[in-house]
Amino acid sequence: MRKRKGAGRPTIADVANKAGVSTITVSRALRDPAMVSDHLRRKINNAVRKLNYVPHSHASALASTRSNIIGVIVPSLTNNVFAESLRAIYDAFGQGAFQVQLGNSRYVPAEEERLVRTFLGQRPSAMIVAGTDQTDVTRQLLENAECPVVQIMDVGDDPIDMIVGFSHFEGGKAAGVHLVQQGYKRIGFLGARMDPRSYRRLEGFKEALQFGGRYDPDLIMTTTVSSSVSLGAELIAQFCARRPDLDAVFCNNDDMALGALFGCQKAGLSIPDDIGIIGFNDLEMMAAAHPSLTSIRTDRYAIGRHAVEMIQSVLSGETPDKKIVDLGFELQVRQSTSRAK
Amino acid sequence: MRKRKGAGRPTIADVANKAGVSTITVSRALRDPAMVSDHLRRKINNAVRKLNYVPHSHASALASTRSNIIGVIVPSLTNNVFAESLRAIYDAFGQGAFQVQLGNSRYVPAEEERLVRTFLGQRPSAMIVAGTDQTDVTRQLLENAECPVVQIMDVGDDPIDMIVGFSHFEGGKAAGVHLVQQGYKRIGFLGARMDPRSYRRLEGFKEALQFGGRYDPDLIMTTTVSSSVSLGAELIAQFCARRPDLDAVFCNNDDMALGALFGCQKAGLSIPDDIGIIGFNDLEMMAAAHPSLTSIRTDRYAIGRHAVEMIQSVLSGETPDKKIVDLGFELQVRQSTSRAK
DNA sequence: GTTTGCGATGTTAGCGCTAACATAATGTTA
DNA sequence: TAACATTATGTTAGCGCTAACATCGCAAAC
Repeated sequence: MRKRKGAGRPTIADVANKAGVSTITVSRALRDPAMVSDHLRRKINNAVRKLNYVPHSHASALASTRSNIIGVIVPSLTNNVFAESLRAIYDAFGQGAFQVQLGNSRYVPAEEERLVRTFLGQRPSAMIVAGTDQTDVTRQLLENAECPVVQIMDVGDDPIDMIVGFSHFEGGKAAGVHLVQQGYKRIGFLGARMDPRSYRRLEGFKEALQFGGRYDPDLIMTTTVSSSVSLGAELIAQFCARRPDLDAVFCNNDDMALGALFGCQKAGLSIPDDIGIIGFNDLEMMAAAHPSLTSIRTDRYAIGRHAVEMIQSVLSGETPDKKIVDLGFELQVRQSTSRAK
Repeated sequence: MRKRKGAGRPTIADVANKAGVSTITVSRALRDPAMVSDHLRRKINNAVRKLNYVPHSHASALASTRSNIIGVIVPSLTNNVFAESLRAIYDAFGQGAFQVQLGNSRYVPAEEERLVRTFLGQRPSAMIVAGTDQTDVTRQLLENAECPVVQIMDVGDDPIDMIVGFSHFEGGKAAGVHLVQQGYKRIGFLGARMDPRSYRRLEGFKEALQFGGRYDPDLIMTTTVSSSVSLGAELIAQFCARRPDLDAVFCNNDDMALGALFGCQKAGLSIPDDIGIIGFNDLEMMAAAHPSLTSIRTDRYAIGRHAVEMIQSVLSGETPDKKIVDLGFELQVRQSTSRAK
């Protein structure tokens, strides 16, 4: 007679035994207390407490052929932009029956593919992935996933399933248009960690400058290094050294913009008169800076919340109104680009 | 004859069938390819690819009575301090066989308790929780968890199991000592989101000031509102208005310190001569700021990495050298407290 | 008093995988 | 050549839970 050991922890059968009922009654009492009479429910709850019983979610997932897991994959944990969307997702799902499972792809598509594979192994109730730049295999895996999939932080005509975000191209364009309108002449781009979204911002920016007759390819400075405030300060110094005539710069994110501000201050340049600065995302600090920093405001929290709403509507059997949601952006003009013309 | 539907996805049996082997051989080929001959392994891999088979991790967890889940609970997703430790944890566990499951307690102990309960339902391989301020019930749950538990971001004599971090009391004290030594006379404390760790910093700070004969309870300004750069700017303005004689301030974190810098600049105060500023954690931006900001440097990434190492050593059957690891901190003196005395 | 309906509870058979043992196929040694 | 390792693969019985059907008790309806 061979026997397997199990984990030694109390099982639903132990609870049923102690309460003098069948296992299914315990199962029901825990999942939907209304299905069980007061009398038994009380006995069961007592037994649960006495045995310190914790339901085994894997067994439950297996038996019910559905897990309560929501898989979320973002490219960075330290980038505040994703943290805000994540917070929205955790706020919305954290309370209820769902478990959020988070993956960090570190901006590496192959890593993302691996994570998608792992996550699908848990037969998640839904998946949320950042961006639209998945590998073909990742896309195919998600298309076959048999669960709602939401891409966030971007928009596009051809989502895997659903998508909510904004147009990085248009955001970059708005930044360019603004700098041209402010009368800046030699307008540069400063971009670190040039991920696909940053490239789209750059494309929109280029278009705006070309239209305004201010495009100069020599004023595009990019690197694949992670963005940071220090890097922004460093690069703007190099940039100004190489092109002392530079009079405005669009940074691909706010960390770089804040760094550019500090770098210019160190060099004795006055913002916005010597150099105008505009960032992207409008993190909270931008308004507080001195001088305050112009940025393209995006609502990352709303994106996360929206993604959750779309998922919940699909999971509850409804058809979502729209599969493609563009939440847009808003130019926040502040001191750093408000010079006397 | 009743039948359950299953999820419709290919199972290990489908793969076995297609490859003409038994299920256990497939199981072995996928878990430890070396256990299976080249010949069969190739056939199995082909079948896996053709069927798009993804192993069902719940079934695996149930059958093997162990899951590959590492539960991690932090109080905030947007606070960069935790993000750094998380990144270390994901870097270390993300590659291998483990899955990180993240929870956000939002600084609410009851929420943390709920999360611990949920996580233990997955029979995790290990748990990592932030801080030492769990409820009694949470503590007890974790003590009975039958898996390694690491508390991070703090130290203490009485860990649930293991702990790695640094002393917030000593950190606060070092900040206080530094300001006294620099010759500042009316030294204040500016604290937002006063969580237990911030209180310990404040206590250390108080002790330093008392010892230096500079303690004035009227110069302690705290709020439970979330910390942010804007809030730092706002509060320092109020603080200076109420106590124009304030000549130095210890902020309970770097966001507040950066905000204080901006607030002072707006008010036309010169840093460090009119007011000295010191932050806590030494986020990357502190060195880049203009003037650069003094802070207490803590190595959050190392804390996360260390926690993972402790767990891995326990999981591989070793006994870790130490159950309590103090990684310390380091005072980073910069321009914001370096005045001509 | 029998029938019908309905809510509460029970019985049974899996969900998809792997531990534990069993066996077949091959090499190794005296 | 027999006895014995050693390795590769298979068989069987669960892991702990819940879907699907079965039954029971009781009240309302006929």
